[in-house]
Amino acid sequence: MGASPVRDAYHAPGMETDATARILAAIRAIPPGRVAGYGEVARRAGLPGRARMVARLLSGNGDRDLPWHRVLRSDGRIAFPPDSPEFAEQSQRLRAEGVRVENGRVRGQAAAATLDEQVWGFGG
DNA sequence: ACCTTGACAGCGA
DNA sequence: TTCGCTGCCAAGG
Repeated sequence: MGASPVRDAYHAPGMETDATARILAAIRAIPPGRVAGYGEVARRAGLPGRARMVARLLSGNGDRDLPWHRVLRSDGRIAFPPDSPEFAEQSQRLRAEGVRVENGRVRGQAAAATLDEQVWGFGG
């Protein structure tokens, strides 16, 4: 066996890096009807400051089971252009879960996800 | 090794 | 609230 299991796993070809795996886990941890910001997901994954890494990961996802639609910008807005098909799909998926989406923006959760949300919400 | 990109975040005006 | 700029970090050319 390798002297460093962690390092071996990290080097395994075709396998996601530890960071990637944790980001995916953080996204899957968002319950239906709830949303989270990219930066928030990164923090929950133990990767503060890596919001863009989360975005990059999602841009090349392909995993249909991943609740990507629950990930929004820190201001509660959908990250896709308003005229894009992805924007429409994300809005629809969120509404299907009871999330109120107005003009591409989610109110009462992400942006304002406030202290109560962070402390007593799904992450805690 | 350098420069550009990107489903971003935070802050000031 | 919207707009603009700066900071960040990983990936790709």
